[in-house]
Amino acid sequence: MSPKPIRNMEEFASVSGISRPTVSKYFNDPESVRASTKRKIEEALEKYEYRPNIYAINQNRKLTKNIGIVVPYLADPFFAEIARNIEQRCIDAGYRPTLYSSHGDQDLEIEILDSLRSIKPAGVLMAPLGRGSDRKAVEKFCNEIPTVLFDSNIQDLGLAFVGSDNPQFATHIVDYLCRTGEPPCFFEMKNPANPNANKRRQGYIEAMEALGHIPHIVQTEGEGWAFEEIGRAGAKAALSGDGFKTNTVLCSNDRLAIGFLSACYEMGLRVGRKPDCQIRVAGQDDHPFSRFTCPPLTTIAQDYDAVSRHSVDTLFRAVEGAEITHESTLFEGKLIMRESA
Amino acid sequence: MSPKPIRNMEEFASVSGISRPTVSKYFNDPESVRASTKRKIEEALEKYEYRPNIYAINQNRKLTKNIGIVVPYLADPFFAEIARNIEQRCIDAGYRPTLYSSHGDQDLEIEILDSLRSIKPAGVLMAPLGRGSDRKAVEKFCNEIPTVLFDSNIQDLGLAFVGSDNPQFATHIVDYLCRTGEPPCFFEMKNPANPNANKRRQGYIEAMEALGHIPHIVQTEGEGWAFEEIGRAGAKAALSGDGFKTNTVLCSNDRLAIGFLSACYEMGLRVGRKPDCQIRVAGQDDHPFSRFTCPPLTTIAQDYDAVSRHSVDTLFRAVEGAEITHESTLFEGKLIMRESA
DNA sequence: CTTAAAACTTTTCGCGCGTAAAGTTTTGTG
DNA sequence: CACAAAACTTTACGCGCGAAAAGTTTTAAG
Repeated sequence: MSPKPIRNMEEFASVSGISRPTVSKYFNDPESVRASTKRKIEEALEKYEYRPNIYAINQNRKLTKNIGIVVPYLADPFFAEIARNIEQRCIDAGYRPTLYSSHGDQDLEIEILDSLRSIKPAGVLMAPLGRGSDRKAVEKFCNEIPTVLFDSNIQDLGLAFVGSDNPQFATHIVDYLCRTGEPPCFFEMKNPANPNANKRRQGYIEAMEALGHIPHIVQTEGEGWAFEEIGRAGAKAALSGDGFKTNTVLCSNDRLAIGFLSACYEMGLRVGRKPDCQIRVAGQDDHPFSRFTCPPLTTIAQDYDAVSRHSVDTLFRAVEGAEITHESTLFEGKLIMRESA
Repeated sequence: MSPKPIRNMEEFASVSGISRPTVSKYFNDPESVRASTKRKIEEALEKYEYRPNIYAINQNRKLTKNIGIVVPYLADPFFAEIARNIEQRCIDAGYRPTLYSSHGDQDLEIEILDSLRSIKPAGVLMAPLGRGSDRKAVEKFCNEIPTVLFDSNIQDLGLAFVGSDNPQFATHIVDYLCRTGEPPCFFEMKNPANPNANKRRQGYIEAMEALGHIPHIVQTEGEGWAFEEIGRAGAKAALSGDGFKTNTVLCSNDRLAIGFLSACYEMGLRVGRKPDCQIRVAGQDDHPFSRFTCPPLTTIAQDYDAVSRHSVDTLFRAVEGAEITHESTLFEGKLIMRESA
């Protein structure tokens, strides 16, 4: 460690034997200076610890290197995982990501957009609340700052949308379930927060009709993001009555399915695809915990690696000047066969 | 909307009819100006949209209003929840929290500390990786920036530590398990990342001995933060051999227990406290998903509301000038009786 | 109405850096 | 070795605000 702490770039430039503007150039792009200059600076960097003041930098740059990442509900490990994935890609590309969660709350989502504006980000990757989003607020934001929406679309907003091909999800898993047993009923929330839910329902209906079956949909009340509890309560009510026409249930998402399994356990119903089981349950998403439910949950996996990669790529192309005219990219899901169905 | 956008505080001051220094004073503390002045500024604020440039602000203030929040693994909903809780408290206190996750990686934790330094935060709330932390790096950081550690302690570092009374956890749940059935064996990872695990083991041993039982500890291999899978694999191995001396297992934490339950299901073992069950399983933490396992997991709840509240309070007291000499505060857990034990 | 305290205005400086212009040195090419 | 291009240095300005000093107006209390 050196005895004298470096206070600013001026001082650092002098101890490294390079002029300040060149040092500044180095910090903006280390490759833009001569190799010998780079070496000198990096030697000084090892001896005297110095980092440019981020506030002074961003005050003068037209565009910061900040990237905002917004997810609707971070306590859902699915979003935590995708956020992590996106975060890492931003860092690798030399940007500074900052993570925000709306926690399922519209007011908070709006506040986050305000907060984002004040850090003047180069771009934003946003998974909106969906139905719970304030369209006008999001629209205004998208017009000011390059924004890629992912996971949940808001029609015509943002540079692009990247998500999953939900109708394909339903088709795929309905096919599987019909092939291996009774056709599935569909279990969902009555007023789903996420617009993907509607596409999944629609996909279910079409897939069932294509196979010559009559769709059966069971909807449960419940607001908010506590999907497991909503699923548990809804399943219990439906199972107590004669909610389901067949012995197979396709849940709109895995978290609902986790609640469903919990209800089945409470009611002493054996779940699975073995002969001695009374009901089959499937989910959609391949939630990180689905592997560990009892029985392990058969589901259809979102390709969240592809979603995050393509979201980030699209944003960076736009940030670097490409013209992007609201493209929409959907990735297919993969059937994950486990014990529950 | 107004036609002319406001470029800086100078312009905003002129349209609101107040001098710039007074406007600046207002933004630092709206209550520090005359009511009539406040009213004028707020009227202008509604008419012309303007927010002070955050970079210019922080360049000149000795202390920013930024607060860093660091958790070891955000994909664990437990940390997501506590992070959310802390985040909200910071916002309510007028600070700007930024959330970081180490994702179980030491290098990343160090990078985060570097990143934090560059935003010159007023203070930091950090749940370290624990055994995986680089003590020197954390120590250096704590000496530069007011830091409160929570969840997982690193001896003698930071202004204060706030966490759970792990020995009490073990005592409490061991008492319960012994009272209601066979004394528990203890199931844990051989090299736990989190130092709390050691305290829990120790607490288990002491509680067992106090009740006149011989402690039995089963350790499973496994590195990293994929606790469920480690628990599942370890449980399967132990259950296949004659790992457990009694029919009751206390897991070091809920995520391990979730994996344990999964292994029991695979092996056809009925878990619970009913007469027809073969094994009882309990966890520790009251993880958000424990309510939905099959059977629902008996566990001991961390008082994370108290932990987050006290962490934030302690930090703010320090930031506002209080002398804090490495206090350590531990909160008790509450037994959550469910079906599994 | 008086008067001191409180709140304001005006003026000025400086933070640490990006950026641009003009002049100087280094580099690579034939 | 000549010479242009590339990279550097020096100098200077400005970003938007915090902060401090000095003078002026408003407020509240007697």
